[in-house]
Amino acid sequence: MSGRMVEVEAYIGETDRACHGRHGRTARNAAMFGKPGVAYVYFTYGLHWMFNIVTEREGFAAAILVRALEPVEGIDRMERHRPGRALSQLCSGPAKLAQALRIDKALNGVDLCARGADLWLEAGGPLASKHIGRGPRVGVDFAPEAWRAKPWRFFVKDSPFVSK
DNA sequence: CTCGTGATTGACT
DNA sequence: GTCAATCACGAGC
Repeated sequence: MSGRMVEVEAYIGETDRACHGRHGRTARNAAMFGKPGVAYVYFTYGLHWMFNIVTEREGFAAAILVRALEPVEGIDRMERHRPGRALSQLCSGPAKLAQALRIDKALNGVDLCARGADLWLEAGGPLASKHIGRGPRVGVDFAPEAWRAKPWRFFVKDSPFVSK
């Protein structure tokens, strides 16, 4: 299965009060403090898995949350994992895409740049900046205003596959 | 709008 | 060690 990333959010360092790294290194967020190019997958709200890509140097807690994909390959399998959903709703949210691609804790810590991994990244095509939208991150109302307001959500304008 | 759902966590003893 | 609150969401009304 594969998809084109059409929506992401940045979580940047221990000073970012919306970032899981804000309380320092813990067992859950350890992958965030590790090498870049690695998956950070965590469980939340009692039922949802979230897929992040670790960025920045080792020891600096930063990652990109992948919030939506445009389904490309293996759409029939994704539909089996999320029965009864329209194509545009298959991967239009962080927990939806994890369910569609069967991403869970087994993929936490995998090297997304390695050949032969169970999950990996490939280069996409070019995207002109005029097609890129940005705005505040979603679901971070718990963070202080200064951090809630950071325009660190990026998405493909006019894509029907983004989360909203 | 409301509610499910349970691992993780910081605040305690 | 214990404990209750919290939470980078989604589905259904």
